Amino acid sequence: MALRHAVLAALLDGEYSGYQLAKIFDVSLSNFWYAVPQQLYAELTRLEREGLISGRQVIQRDRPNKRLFTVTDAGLAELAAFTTTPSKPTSIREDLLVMVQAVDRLDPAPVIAQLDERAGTAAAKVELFDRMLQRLRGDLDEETFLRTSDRVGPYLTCLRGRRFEQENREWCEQVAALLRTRAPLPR
Amino acid sequence: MALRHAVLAALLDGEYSGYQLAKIFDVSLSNFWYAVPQQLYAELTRLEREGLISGRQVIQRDRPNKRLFTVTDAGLAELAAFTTTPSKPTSIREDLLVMVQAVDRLDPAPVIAQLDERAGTAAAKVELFDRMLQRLRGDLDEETFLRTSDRVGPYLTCLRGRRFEQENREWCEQVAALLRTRAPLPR
DNA sequence: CAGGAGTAGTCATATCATTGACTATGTCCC
DNA sequence: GGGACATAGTCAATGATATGACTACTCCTG
Repeated sequence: MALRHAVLAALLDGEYSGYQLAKIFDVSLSNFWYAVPQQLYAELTRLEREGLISGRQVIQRDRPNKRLFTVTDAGLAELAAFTTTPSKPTSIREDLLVMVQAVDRLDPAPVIAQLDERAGTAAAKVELFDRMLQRLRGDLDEETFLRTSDRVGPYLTCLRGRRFEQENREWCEQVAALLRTRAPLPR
Repeated sequence: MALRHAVLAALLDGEYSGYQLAKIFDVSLSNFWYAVPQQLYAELTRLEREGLISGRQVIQRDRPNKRLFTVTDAGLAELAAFTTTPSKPTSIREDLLVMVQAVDRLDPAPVIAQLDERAGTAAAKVELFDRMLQRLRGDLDEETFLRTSDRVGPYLTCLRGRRFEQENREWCEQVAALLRTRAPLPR
């Protein structure tokens, strides 16, 4: 039930088409909520039918027409109601952790390889987040930005994503190093 | 497709019934893979049908009979194959982050309340993980344990869970503090 | 002795998410 | 001129997850 609220939250930053939203959910928002385009188009249809967003057709000459959506007052109210319903904590859901859980009884080599790879992608994501954070705060330093800006939500969630990936990277590196020193031979 | 591997990984530590597994998935393993009992019983049935685990009936006098499951060689091979298939990275999926993303346009008070609460539950989880880690390593200090034990998988995944909750807590506290200093009035 | 909590497991249903394929058109580059 | 890539969106099918209810027995506590 929270994809809809993620869509509403994303639309707070301006008018977007389903296609644009799909890209947002693929990069910045995927940080804490990922969705494939099909999900988004379906959700947009539902949201519009329920009057939480309103779309307007934009005719384009040299590319397909599109529909841009904005949040209605009812949509804002829905978001406000959402913030008052208790959110239950989630936890990590990672194949990689399942592998590490079982690693003592398996050949560690492929697990180490995956840890190395994941450490790399996590590092890349940290850099991506750093660039996004820099773009969001402009010339200001972080503290000033957070104190003075009137749009800090995206920055704060991005900070959380950065921390998560940083932790991910450090853990992967630590575990890979450990597994290398232990049991160089599979059993 | 990874619940099955999580079940197999959990069964590496000994014989368990569906009911016992449900408790494991509710506390320790929920760390990186949560599942409700219904899912587990269904998965156990499938796994046994496919020969990846084998169950044996245990007749009990003063409580319901149960079936204890162990991983077969085929199950171990399945886990080994699993470690060689590339795992795709996941990200956080939190209602709370959706709320923070939208907080600039909403009354921050309920969001702050939820952040406070989450900081509390995260802190409690950190303590829980600390106790679990201590139990796992016994008298040894962490470094010695990791160097010498032959069952470090659960310890390593638990470490990841601890880090995650610690980050969670710090982020919640930071954001709550920030939102309190800004805009004490809703708009 | 009633009520709650613990053990052990099952059924049905609804919603959510993932996968894969598919239609159009336009631009850019080799 | 062919192929890749970007824009914009849709359909169908399956797989995974969540929700709620239900049986049946025992132990413990007030």
